[in-house]
Amino acid sequence: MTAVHRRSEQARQAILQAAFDICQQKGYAGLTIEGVASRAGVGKQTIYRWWSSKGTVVLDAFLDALGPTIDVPPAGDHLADLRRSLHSTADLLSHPRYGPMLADLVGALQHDEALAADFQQRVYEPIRRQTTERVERACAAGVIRHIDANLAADLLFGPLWFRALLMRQPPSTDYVDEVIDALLRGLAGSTPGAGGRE
Amino acid sequence: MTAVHRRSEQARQAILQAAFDICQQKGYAGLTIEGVASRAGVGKQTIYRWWSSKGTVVLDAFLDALGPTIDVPPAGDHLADLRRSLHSTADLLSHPRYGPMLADLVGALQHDEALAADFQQRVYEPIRRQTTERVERACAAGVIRHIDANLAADLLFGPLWFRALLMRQPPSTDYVDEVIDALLRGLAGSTPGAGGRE
Amino acid sequence: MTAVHRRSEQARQAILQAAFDICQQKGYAGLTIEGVASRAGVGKQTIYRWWSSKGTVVLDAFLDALGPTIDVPPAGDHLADLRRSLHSTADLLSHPRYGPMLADLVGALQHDEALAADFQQRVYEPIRRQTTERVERACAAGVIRHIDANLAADLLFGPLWFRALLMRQPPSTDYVDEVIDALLRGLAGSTPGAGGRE
Amino acid sequence: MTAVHRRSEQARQAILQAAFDICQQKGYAGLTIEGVASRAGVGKQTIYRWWSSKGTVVLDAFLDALGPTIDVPPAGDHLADLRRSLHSTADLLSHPRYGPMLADLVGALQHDEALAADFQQRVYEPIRRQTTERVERACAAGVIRHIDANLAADLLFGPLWFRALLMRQPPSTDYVDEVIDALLRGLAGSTPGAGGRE
DNA sequence: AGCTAAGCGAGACGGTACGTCACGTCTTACA
DNA sequence: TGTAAGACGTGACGTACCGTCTCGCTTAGCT
Repeated sequence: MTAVHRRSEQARQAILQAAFDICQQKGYAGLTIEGVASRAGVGKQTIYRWWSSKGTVVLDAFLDALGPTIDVPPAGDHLADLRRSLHSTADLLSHPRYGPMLADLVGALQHDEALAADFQQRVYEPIRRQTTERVERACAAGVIRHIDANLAADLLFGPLWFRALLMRQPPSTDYVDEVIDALLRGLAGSTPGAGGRE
Repeated sequence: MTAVHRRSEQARQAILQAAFDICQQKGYAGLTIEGVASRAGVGKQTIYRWWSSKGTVVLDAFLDALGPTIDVPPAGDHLADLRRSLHSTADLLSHPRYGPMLADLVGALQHDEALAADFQQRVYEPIRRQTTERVERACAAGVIRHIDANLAADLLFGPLWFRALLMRQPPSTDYVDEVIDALLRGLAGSTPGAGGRE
Repeated sequence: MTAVHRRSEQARQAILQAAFDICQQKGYAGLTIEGVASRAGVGKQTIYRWWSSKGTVVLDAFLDALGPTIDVPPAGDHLADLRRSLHSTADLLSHPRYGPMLADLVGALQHDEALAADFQQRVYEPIRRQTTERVERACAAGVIRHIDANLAADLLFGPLWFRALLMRQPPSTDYVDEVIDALLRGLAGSTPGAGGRE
Repeated sequence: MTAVHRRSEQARQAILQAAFDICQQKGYAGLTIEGVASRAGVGKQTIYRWWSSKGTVVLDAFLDALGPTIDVPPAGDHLADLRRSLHSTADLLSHPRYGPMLADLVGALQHDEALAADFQQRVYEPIRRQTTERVERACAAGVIRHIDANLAADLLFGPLWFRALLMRQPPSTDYVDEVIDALLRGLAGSTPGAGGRE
């Protein structure tokens, strides 16, 4: 009744490890299925059997290696938790090895719907959920003004990814703090009533 | 002294047009030099003679088609000018045809240093410069609080790109206004002195 | 003492039937072990356990289906028996389904020593033996001139296979008779002593 | 108007040479397009561009190497010319290197219509034509009895190919002479009127 | 007006990787 | 222990493009 000769865990790990290594060394574009198969000592078919594209392999490899580090446990102070989440993301983006890999992965997302959905579900949603919860708690505690939690998450994480992907200058620790402080303070100046709407 | 047979303007335009069309129809990944050459009725060599990679062709094609629309002329009110810049970017990212193409292009940036530099110089810098100037003028006018202009630009544009690239939900017009309003207002809540730094 | 689970006759027949069917439909080259296993509803291993190569499977399938028809029972008249043997072979080679299959099989022989030996022993030798015996009896009866029986067999069957394999025009019934008649008559012309030896 | 950068003669020869060498060393079945490309220092596409299958490559390689030897110039005596043609074919079939290769090629013919047609036209027809002409001249000269030239050709060459392909015992020089002598003499015995027709 | 050097279209070339197919071996669960 | 099922490492398939090259043409500017 059940499947027989089940999937080889050894092959799975060898493949993910090889993919991760190659992606670090030669970048996402330099990673080929043949290369992964060869380095993992595995047949190409074994890769195609379980993954639909090189993007999904890399995503799996990424999560297998870094998944645990993405989650930032809470420490009580809502605002501080948020700040630590941002630092964690900034650190990842700034990491000499994982940063470019992650950026590459996001790049690949742009022309691969399936990969994008996978990334959304497995990487982005968890972070998002954690963030919005913390924003909501901070709102409830009166630490930050009432605001749509998703919008707040965009305001917090947007600048980090922006620098990493568009300007290709991964965000430093100080930069994260500057972003948060500026956000808390707000941009509004002394001239009352200004809003610029036309 | 001068070249005997100058570059064919006709070939150049045919190539950029073909590249633009293919990129829209099949995405950046589906665009090949052979495909462009074939559609443009041009020899491959003619492409390789004048462009160093497919990324630069696409970038040129993009700028040739959309360059003018990127620039947003000022209208006097500094804050309104900024707002219109953001709307312009949001509209581009939300455009059914150009949005995905632009996202693809930014995706390709992540593993192509030369393309990244080119993009930086020809697309990003002009927008950046315009933005920071307006921020500075708005600061000087007291419309917005004193802030590093680059940081402000990140805060403004970051969320837009974030939604487009990471969440793959291009920013709507309303969303842009929500971002600006929230930024002006600031996140800080009623509880005084909170900052969350550890 | 005895095996606990003896070879499954059902599987054996399903395999040979599947092999025969596939070979007819897609030719020897289009027959694969996987295809046979799949059509027979059998594990590949079951095939590999009992046959050493696809050639041997096909040979078995061929003999299983056509073996009986190869043997041509004698009817008394030695020459007529020979003639009927030739007709039988010609009919097989001309059969719209089995002819090409047999030709394919002989084709495969050319690069498969084991298969060649098997074919030799199981297909060719029986026919050969039958033929040489009939030739010898015909000699003894004075119906045909004294001649090495193997040579005579070659002279009789050679032209048939030649047309089938080299010219790819399977021998017709009439052709067989023309061959026999010409052989009986001999080629020698009226000019005496001619032999052409150098 | 004409094609530009015409086919590389150097590549063509390297490919045919490589194919010939591999076919001798590893047999027709052991020859792969990849192997030929690799040994010839050539891209696979270059082979696929000019040949439709591995059979046609091998056929070309065969003709390139042995074509000239197939033709047997006449020496005046019609019967002797025929005898020399047979010896030539027998020698080829018996050659330790070319014999198996030729047999393999004929084997491949059995499941490749295009190759069969090519072989027919380029290998078989020339020999056939030569043979039938000589038979006709020998008839006219009265050296051999009047007979359909095609039938005579089958009677002459059939036994040789039969031994090579079916019995896998390439015909020796003596065997050729035995065949010819027996054919000239005829099989008919002393018993008059025998024919065996039913 | 003729010469000549560049740009041009075409497309062959040696390569790399693609995604698929079948090989023959293996492991597992069932009968 | 034989079997159906099917995963595994291997290697070839035929295709798509890569970036380089060579060819024969067209054309512009200089003698």
